[in-house]
Amino acid sequence: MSYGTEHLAARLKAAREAKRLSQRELSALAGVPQSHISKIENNAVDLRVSSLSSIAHALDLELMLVPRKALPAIQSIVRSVSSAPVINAATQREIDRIREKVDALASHASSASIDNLQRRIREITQIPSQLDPDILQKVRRTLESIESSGSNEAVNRAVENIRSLRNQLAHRASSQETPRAPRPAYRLEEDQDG
Amino acid sequence: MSYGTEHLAARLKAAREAKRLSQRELSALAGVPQSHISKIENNAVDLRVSSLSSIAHALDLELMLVPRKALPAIQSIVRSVSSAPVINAATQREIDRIREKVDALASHASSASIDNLQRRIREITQIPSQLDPDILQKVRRTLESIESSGSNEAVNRAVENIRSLRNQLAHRASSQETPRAPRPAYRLEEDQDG
DNA sequence: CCGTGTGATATAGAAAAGTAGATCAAATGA
DNA sequence: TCATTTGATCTACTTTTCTATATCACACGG
Repeated sequence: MSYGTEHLAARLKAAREAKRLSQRELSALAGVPQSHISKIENNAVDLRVSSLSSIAHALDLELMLVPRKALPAIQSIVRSVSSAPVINAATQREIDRIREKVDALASHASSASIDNLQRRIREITQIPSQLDPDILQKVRRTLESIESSGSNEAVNRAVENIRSLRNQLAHRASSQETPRAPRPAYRLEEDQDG
Repeated sequence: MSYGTEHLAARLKAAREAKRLSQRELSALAGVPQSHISKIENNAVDLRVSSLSSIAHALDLELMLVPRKALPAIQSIVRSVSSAPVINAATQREIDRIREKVDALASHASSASIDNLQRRIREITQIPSQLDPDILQKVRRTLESIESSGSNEAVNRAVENIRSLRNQLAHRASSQETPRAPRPAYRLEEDQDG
């Protein structure tokens, strides 16, 4: 099932997650069955332009045909426009350090647990709430303990760590705002996919 | 047959014409039947993303999902990148004046002949050859004679006029270059579509 | 006027998308 | 522990693309 359009599927999924919508919610917005959205995100269908378009619109995205040679410039613009929300410098720096650690860990020895960890980290950086640098520092320390011990146990502990943090943040965010108010687009994560 | 994707169809057609490819030639490049390309350009199908993608690639275009709020900036980039080829200032000015005339004519009284005229004008500005300002001036004079007389006869004479000019240019161009050498992308015309 | 190239159209059939709807295991929160 | 929500995955059915191929009217140049 390769249609040469894998990046589109990934892009849609990333955009949906950045908006913190479930597939069913997006389904309602776009008028497309949840089962179909699942297939689309997993690149299991060669979808029609109308489907792509309606889903994209529900995610505040626009389908465009751009000249090859304009690609770099455009990608740069997209990056700058859909970057992470206001966040203070210390927090951003802490996030960057964590990402480095995780990437290092991943390149050293890839495993399902580490993939999981990477996903969690990405999720966290997409949460609109202001992140507490102290908490992030704690996360980093956990990561560093993994580096020294190298045990899979430690990785799983870190994942658990981050997951509960994420849940806290998500909860805090949803209780502060209108249940499903459209939020601005946050980091779309395609710049650290590979 | 409205799929909310009319602009894509128009874009593909414009891109193909800017490259001076026939539907059959594009068909060969993209691996899609000419009959299908015709339907696509006429917005008679809700095509699949893989089809759109392969045709786009054959035309040096890339399919992208861009954030709504990045649209203006991106469109500006696209315009600047896919602008008309080197052409001297006098010629460009003459072309602009002709376009104005035709637009005025079109808004005054629309007819099939005038639509035809508009298309011809657009075609001419896409031809890679250097246009002779003198010839263009002659075209404008013809247009002005239409303005005063208002006869449909005159319009048709102008169309004939321009058509032969176009054929001359096309012929000159194709005899100068490798039969179907890939040419740089010229003006994509979507900025004066409506 | 005649041959060629153009885009639009038709036919028939194979392949796939798309629909509504149910179910499932896993994660989560209470 | 229990109910809910998540995404993935089925079924059965309809609709449509897409392909290959041929034909059409028309514009064009020789």
